[in-house]
Amino acid sequence: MLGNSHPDLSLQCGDCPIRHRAVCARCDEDELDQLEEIKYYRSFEAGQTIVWSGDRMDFVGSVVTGIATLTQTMEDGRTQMVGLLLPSDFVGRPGRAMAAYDVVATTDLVMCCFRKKPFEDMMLHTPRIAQRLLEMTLDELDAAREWMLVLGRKTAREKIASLLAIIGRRDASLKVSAGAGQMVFDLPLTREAMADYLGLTLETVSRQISSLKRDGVIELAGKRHVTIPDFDRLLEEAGDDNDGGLVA
Amino acid sequence: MLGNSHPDLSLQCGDCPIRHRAVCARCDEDELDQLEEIKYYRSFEAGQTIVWSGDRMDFVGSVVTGIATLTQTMEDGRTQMVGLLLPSDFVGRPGRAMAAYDVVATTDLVMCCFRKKPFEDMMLHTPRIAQRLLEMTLDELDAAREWMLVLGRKTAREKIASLLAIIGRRDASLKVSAGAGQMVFDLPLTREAMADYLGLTLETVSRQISSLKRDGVIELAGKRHVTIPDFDRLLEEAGDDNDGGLVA
DNA sequence: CGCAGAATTGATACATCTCAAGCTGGGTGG
DNA sequence: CCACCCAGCTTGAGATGTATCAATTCTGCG
Repeated sequence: MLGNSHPDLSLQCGDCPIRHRAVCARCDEDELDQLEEIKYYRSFEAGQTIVWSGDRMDFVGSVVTGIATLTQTMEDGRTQMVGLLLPSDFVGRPGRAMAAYDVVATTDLVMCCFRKKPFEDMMLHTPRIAQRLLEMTLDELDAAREWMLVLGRKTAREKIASLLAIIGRRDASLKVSAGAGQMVFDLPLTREAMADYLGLTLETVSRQISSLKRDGVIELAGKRHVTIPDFDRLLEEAGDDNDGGLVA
Repeated sequence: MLGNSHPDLSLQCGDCPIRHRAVCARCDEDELDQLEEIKYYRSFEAGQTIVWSGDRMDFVGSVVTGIATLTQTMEDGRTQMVGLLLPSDFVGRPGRAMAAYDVVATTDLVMCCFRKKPFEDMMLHTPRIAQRLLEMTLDELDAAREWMLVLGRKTAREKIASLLAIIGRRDASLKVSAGAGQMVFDLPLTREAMADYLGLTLETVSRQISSLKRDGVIELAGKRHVTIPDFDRLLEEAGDDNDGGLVA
């Protein structure tokens, strides 16, 4: 089963679907050529662990297609998801030898990896990469802080609504047609993964989803296919006043 | 009351107490001279708001002395602290016009401010500043993610222990003598501020502190002066296995 | 001295967890 | 093709941790 279907693994940067959003977004042709030298693609199946916390990491890279999670685990097994990695998101930390979190593919996934040492060297000579990475890291920090509010102060129902809003918004931003109509998407997470993201149990997640469905805030086809008839209504349920701020 | 006692507000960078830890840590003499051009000091009293969320920000800067908090507030008044700013920590985001959070001084505080536009310009020509800022931002991201685990998965008692461990460790790292003996420090936060950091109510904070005191995990002199007789014991109570990892 | 903000403590309410029992849908082997 | 199976999910009933509401008690300060 290892040879699952996947995109062409010898993709040229110029044709890359995340060319304009990833860490390489600002690079010129010359810099892209340099990156081509040190890059390679790796594909993972849904459920596979990409990196184990504490392991030595000899690469950094970007998610090209698919979705992964960043999770932290306590000795007694309690786990907290600390990040959701979508296409163009960056994995790994320049200057650090060991991985701080588990990275797990929740769908089939393709990563564009750079050998760590050459990438670090290149960062020193290529301000555009360092600048872009700073910008992305600042965005992630904002997202983490927004999530702290969700974890610390929101009710279970608000947490679910917040998660659906985030997934829906991100999903919409990846699609071409940002139609003003209904928002429709597939949940990329199991109930258990949602619980790990929200600091809840999977039973509470299930109950609150049922409740939102009963109240007409969401519609479900199967367990995963979600329709949001009224996005503003969902935002109200999430406890958000405005339409979500500027940060993706 | 505005003219409270404060350090010399015409400090030279070379004599700055955070010279080796702040965003300017890697700058050479020449770069420091440039920074001197665009920098100015501002002092605040305990309780003063330094920045209001949503306000236009025309500066970025570093905390020189004192402690500030970064908080987010929902319409209905629920608040969540999303960061604790200690000396050398950076405030503001290059490239963003509006403040995303409230910044409040919890003690008397001095900030070294840089006018935003000149600072942004300088970042483009001064890789050492951009590199240092990236490094600091990555550290903050790690801290935020560690805090997500605290907020999402720890019990009230573990949350208090985690907070005391963090404050104790940071405090120790600022002192010269990292004596192996007892850890002693003053809490820089009210019970309410601790509650806002931990996603609890102030009553629960108070109860858990009393409980930790009863059980001999901590000793209290007054409401704020804390002694930790056995730091490993505190870490056990926090649910942390190792001695806290490498990140400050 | 006595006030005001901060903190503690108590009694009760309630949201979420825990434990447990079924349900559902898609895949597999007989 | 059907029956079974299993992971993922839903639902229920009761336990529990934390919030809420309400008094007191500290502590520093004018």
